[in-house]
Amino acid sequence: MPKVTEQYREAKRDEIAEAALRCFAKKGFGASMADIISDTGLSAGAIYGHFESKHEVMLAVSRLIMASRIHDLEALYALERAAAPSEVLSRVLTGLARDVGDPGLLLQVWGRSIVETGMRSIVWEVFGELRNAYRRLFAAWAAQNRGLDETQALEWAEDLIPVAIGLAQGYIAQSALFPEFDGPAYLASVHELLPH
Amino acid sequence: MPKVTEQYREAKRDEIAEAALRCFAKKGFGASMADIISDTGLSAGAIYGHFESKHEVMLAVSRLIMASRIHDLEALYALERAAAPSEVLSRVLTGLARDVGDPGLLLQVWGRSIVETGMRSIVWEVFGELRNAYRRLFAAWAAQNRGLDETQALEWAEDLIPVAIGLAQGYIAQSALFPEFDGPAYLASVHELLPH
DNA sequence: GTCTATAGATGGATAGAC
DNA sequence: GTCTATCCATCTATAGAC
Repeated sequence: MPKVTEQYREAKRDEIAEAALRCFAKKGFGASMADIISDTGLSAGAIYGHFESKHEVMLAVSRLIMASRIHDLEALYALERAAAPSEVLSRVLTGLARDVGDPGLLLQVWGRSIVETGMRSIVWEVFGELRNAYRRLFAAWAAQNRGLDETQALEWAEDLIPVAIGLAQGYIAQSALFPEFDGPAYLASVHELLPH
Repeated sequence: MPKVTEQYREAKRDEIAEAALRCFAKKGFGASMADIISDTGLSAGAIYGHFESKHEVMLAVSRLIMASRIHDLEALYALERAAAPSEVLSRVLTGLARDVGDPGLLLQVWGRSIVETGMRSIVWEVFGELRNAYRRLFAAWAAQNRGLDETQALEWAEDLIPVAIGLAQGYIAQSALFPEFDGPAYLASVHELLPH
């Protein structure tokens, strides 16, 4: 089992997934395999050598774009000074455009997860991890800046998580839906609203 | 041109649209015409006698569920005492479950509007009206409770609109995505955050 | 207006050569 | 592993009888 082959397979998979991401961003998950095949420059046979089905491609792409947010949050946790909730959101959301490219794809994933169990599992899993990351960050800040003990801080964080996620989802939805959306202004309002 | 016929046509259109709504809620816009036909108990020929295409059915359903929110907001404006922003959101969002039934359908519409111009027009139009409704409501409250003149009140309202919409979108997304979502708790947090 | 039956087109997936 | 060619299921929309 030669090592090069294994790396090659993985690289091809990534290559296909990235082409699929471009197609899905442009046409939604309704994009055809022909679209993806055309974008990769490969052929049908080549694609199906790396993915069992279109469904598998969709799941791979969804995992790709949803997971990227978690790394940003974990990087924030590594800082010495705990970041305020408003700062956390600001970092996550400004990083979004850089990593995901098209926020509209996230709307596709959310919509699809309503009607398909495979996609739903991914969404639940990633949001579960996001909640954990937010909880640690918010609790750390509350402990440092509001003199709460660990239990109180975690409780305080827990209450804040849904609206924090909600504000993030609102940012994503509006940046995808409205070309005139003013991201910085939204973040300024979030800064006023959330603890800082 | 007999009046009964005109009423009949409209009733049939509504009947079909409501069946389509159920199908789209369950299977997304990927639901087939056969699904809708089966749900109505009618036949293909009957459907196409009332709608030119599946696309037209999708647009009708989308208008239906998006427009319902506006009535709630206008009802609020009719009250004597101006409602606080947090109260406005609370009313709109609790009314949502009652009127729309399945919030997941809204995620479908948002996602679809990314890739299709017809759907996008509807979304832009409805959100435009929602913004107008929010602006009037927020400005009225700011004028009454913060002693701002009309220009200042409108400016204050304008700044608040995106995050208010964002919080509403977050509520919709989370109630559609997470079965364990706690709506009242979310609204309580919103009450803390927004002016009241 | 509504039905049945079907045309016409699309798209996911595979077979078999290389 | 990759290519070309193609099968076959699916789905939208229509034709024509009633």
